[in-house]
Amino acid sequence: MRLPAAERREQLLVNAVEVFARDGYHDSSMNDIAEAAGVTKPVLYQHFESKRELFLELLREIGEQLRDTIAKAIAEANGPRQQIEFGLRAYFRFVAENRDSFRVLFGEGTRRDAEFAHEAARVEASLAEVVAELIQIEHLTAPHQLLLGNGIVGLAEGACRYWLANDVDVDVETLAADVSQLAWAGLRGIR
Amino acid sequence: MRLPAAERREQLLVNAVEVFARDGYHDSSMNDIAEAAGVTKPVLYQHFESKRELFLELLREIGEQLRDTIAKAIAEANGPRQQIEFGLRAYFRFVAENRDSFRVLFGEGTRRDAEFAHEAARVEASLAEVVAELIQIEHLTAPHQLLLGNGIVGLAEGACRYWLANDVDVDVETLAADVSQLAWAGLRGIR
DNA sequence: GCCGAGAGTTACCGGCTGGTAACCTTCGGG
DNA sequence: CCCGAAGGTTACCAGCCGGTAACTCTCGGC
Repeated sequence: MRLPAAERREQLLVNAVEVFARDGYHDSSMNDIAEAAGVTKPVLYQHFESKRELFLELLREIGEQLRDTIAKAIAEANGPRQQIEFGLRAYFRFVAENRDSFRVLFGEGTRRDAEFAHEAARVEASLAEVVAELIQIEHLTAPHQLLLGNGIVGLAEGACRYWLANDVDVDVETLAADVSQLAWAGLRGIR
Repeated sequence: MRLPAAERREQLLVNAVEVFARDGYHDSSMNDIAEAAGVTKPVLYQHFESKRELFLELLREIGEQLRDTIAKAIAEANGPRQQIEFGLRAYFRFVAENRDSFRVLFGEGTRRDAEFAHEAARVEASLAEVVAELIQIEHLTAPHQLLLGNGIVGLAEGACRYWLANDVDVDVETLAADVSQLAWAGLRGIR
């Protein structure tokens, strides 16, 4: 089955996420990924310079998708309380619908490599900034705001990691509601 | 430097934990581990049948250490509330003092392999059983007790994972106190 | 209907890894 | 003093993986 370059590239990326999520970076061979897409290895190398570059491209793409999804959700909310709720709900929905993407971007394997870890940290930092802007509390310094923002992002990420790893039987909306209430209550306690 | 077999074996295990924790299962070569111990590869194979067997032995040993540590702590407590507190404190202390061990036993890499994951699950299940026995609530079925036990174990594990991954600046005793209060408050809410 | 560009393949390479065989070295006991 | 057992090493193998060169196949435009 022949495909035009753009489509093949997209298909290769989709298959790569799946394979990387299943086997991890090191246990996934370029052969595996090519085979999963029904082609051979050199085709993969026509679209991506190296295994590293393919993985980095994946990280960048997933990070962008996640940021955009959350940004859109926040834009539709009124006031900080609802912005946090909508943002977290969008986050959990994204993870539920793109489990493989989450595992690739925030999996432990990604943290083990300095360059990969940096890419994941960039995404977290940008999310934390958005959250921090929602935290308007008197007598709160900017660094402290950012710290709290990172805490909320970490809370959501940690919950998702445990959620996916253990196949906890909880629906997305409930999880999102609980965590966002927890986050809001926690932030109110800061005052 | 020559060593008697028993000592060499112990030293190899210690070095193996360190290397596996740093690089993960697949990025750690038997050569790396042997070299870290100041010997060559065949020496490693005199003590362990294969790389898999070495890793499994590590998982079993760490699991046993963790269980024993917690069991001792619980034995010194009076009443369920204190048992939970002592147990969790022992858990967090163990993790703080054996970061590498924790990363090997409960790291994501371990979950990716069926046999490794099974070993980690065995440890979790046995901890969950101990916790479940502390939960004596009226009209609570045995399976529900176990579910709650697993929840507490998961809570502690998740907290540790986030704690280590992000180098959160919190001392062990505080973390243990917070989590054990959270756990106890959560369980009281179940009534 | 041909022809060139782009999609895809076969076949290979060097390097590393798990694992092994054969050899060397140290040291305590008779 | 020697000798055998136990600790340790050198040197190797097969297999896989990332990566590449050179070839073949298909199809749209003239």
